[in-house]
Amino acid sequence: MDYLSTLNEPQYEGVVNTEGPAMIIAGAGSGKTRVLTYRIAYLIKEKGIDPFNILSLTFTNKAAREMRERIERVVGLNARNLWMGTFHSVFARILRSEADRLGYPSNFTIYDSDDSKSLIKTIVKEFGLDDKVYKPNVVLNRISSAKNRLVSWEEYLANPLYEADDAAAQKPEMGRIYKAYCQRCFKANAMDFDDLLFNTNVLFRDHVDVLNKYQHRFKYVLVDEFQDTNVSQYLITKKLSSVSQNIAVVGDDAQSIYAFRGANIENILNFEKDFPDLRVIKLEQNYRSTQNIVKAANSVIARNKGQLKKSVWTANDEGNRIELIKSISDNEEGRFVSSAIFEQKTQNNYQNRDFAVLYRTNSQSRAIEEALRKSGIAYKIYGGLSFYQRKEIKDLMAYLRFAINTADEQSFRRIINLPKRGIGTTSVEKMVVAAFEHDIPLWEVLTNIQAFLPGRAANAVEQFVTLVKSFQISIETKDAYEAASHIAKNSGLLKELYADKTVEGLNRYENVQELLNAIKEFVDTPDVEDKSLGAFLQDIALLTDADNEDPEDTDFVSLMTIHSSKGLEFKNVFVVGLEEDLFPSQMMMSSRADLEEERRLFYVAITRAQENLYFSYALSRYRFGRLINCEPSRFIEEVDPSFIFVNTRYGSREPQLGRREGPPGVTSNFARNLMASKKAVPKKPPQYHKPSADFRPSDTSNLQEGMKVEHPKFGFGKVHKMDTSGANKKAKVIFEDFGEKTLLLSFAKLRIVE
DNA sequence: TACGCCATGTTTTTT
DNA sequence: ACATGGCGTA
Repeated sequence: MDYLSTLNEPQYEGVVNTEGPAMIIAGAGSGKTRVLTYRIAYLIKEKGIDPFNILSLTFTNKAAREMRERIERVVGLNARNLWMGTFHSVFARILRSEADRLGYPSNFTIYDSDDSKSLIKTIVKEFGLDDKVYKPNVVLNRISSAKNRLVSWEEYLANPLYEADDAAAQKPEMGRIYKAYCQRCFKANAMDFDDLLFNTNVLFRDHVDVLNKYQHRFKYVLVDEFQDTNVSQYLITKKLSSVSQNIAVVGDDAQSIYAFRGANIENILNFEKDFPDLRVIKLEQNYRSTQNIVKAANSVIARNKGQLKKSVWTANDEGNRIELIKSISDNEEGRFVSSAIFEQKTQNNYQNRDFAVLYRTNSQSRAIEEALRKSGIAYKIYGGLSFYQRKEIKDLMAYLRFAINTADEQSFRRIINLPKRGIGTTSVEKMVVAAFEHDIPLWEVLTNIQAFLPGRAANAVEQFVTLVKSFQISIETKDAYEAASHIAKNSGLLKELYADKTVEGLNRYENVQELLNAIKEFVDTPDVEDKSLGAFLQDIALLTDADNEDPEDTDFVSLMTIHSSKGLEFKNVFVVGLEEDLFPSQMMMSSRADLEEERRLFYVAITRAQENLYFSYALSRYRFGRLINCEPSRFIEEVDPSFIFVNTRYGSREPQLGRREGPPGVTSNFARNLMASKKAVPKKPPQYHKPSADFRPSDTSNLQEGMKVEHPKFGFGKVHKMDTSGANKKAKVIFEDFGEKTLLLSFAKLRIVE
């Protein structure tokens, strides 16, 4: 019981009241993770609950892992059997074991957002739509938000409200794309991130026996970061605990920063309605930060209208004021940060790990990184381009994925001509289309290729099929590591990378080796029972970059976005890039007009700091390679000025727009002349034709000489000659403005005018 | 079909 | 600055 003696009163309440629904509203730094972990420990130790019956949901793998460690410290290895993980990973696991109920195989693939985007891109292309109007990002967001509100494509198409919405947004085909996207995913035996939640809802809705099973199993449900759950997630947890009523949610409405992902503060209000016996506990004492930091944070968040009543306070020392630094450029900002870190380290005995640099967008890491590297300070960048998003890794993963799930269209497209085997886009399209037209699996087309694609490419496809079949055999007979190395070697990927002796090529080769190492590690982990490649892929699909821990060298400065800093704390925190339009983000303001969420983000950034906090902004910054002028963020003025100390040591010079920093030396003159000479060659901007708004490509299979056509870029022209000699039909068209062009009919979008 | 040149767009955050 | 994609050429 000794671990309980360290708790204050509301924390204690939160730990020991394990029965019935509970909502713990926890201010920043009030020890919410501690309450959550002790609550679980209490359930196991004092209440004798089997860890097997406890489900604990978090938002990141990192948070889950940390919590498991902390619980193990109190209850020992007994915590092994806890169901603890992110929403996505826990329900992916459940979906795999119940997949047949939904008509999926249990080895379904999980599409990451890159896969989703490229699938959308091909659909848009196939529909003959303009991908400038139907941008993959925008379309995916729309689909994602529909799924997060549990609107299926059937409901979407049936509801005139969505139709009107899309028509107003000049995107009338959205419903059709949504439908095609879902059908393609299903046919590929794939689920995207949102499907994992959506389909869990479907599973529990349509299969009461399954729901009962898990309701019985999870007698206690705990949810961390409740303010960031979306409707889909909320309904799952609500259903699971509707029998036992033992649900505890922990969150802070002031730290809700994932509305763009469908997070819904209304969940907090709904929760009170759905569970009338709710016990509400407020944790308001902050143990993390100095008084100055807590008060400054309060002065910021007080500007938001829609917050729950809560007053965070601290008994800590007053502490230093927030230092505000203005720099002339992003590079100087980086230099300031690194010298301030250096000064603090030498004067006050801090280590690298006591510092974090937080920014709004990942791209801001570059300037900071450069400065830290120059001054020899160890650092680590979290997020950004993760290991698993690298091209070479995705390539090998695509081979592994395809061998296991031959319906996976995205992986297929990735590897069919990699390394080059003479199977071009045309052949790929034909194969995919054949699978759809005959309503058969893609694999069936591939194995009977002569029937669908007679000709030169067929041989290559047959070889590809033989290759994949041999991979499948090695996957069945060997463990994950041996199978993966076999595939890496025999696919020709390793060979191709090995041949590349550039620094980049070497790096990529090493990355592939690293992936293989990771697989080896997986195989060698004693806990893991299923050592097959399939098991590894399932394990890895939902893992992000947060996994790569370097145990030997742990003393580094942390660089990350504010989003990924949630839940963490550091003695010294730099919030950089406080410029209007960057933070608050222009994008966010114009698309969703949500200043309050940006402000909550600012609040999160401030409350990461324990002892010292720095704000920094630059008067000019590079964007798309161009220097732009910047205004200080409105957020700086929103902090009560009595908490701010303006540091005048830096930033006395004014920015020089349009040229790089530093005195114009030989190099920069040379560079400038080079630029000028390049500019001297006038680039004539091509005056492309603007296709009419209702431009739709026609079926060109019956195109005849003499027909008048419209091309989306070249405008109007007359078909001069048809060339049917080759494998691909071509048409020579004389355009009014561009002269004669030869167009491949399988590619070109042409509208037949008459 | 493969390769190289050039025009174009991109950056908000994450599972 | 950088990646992508279209188009022309071999």
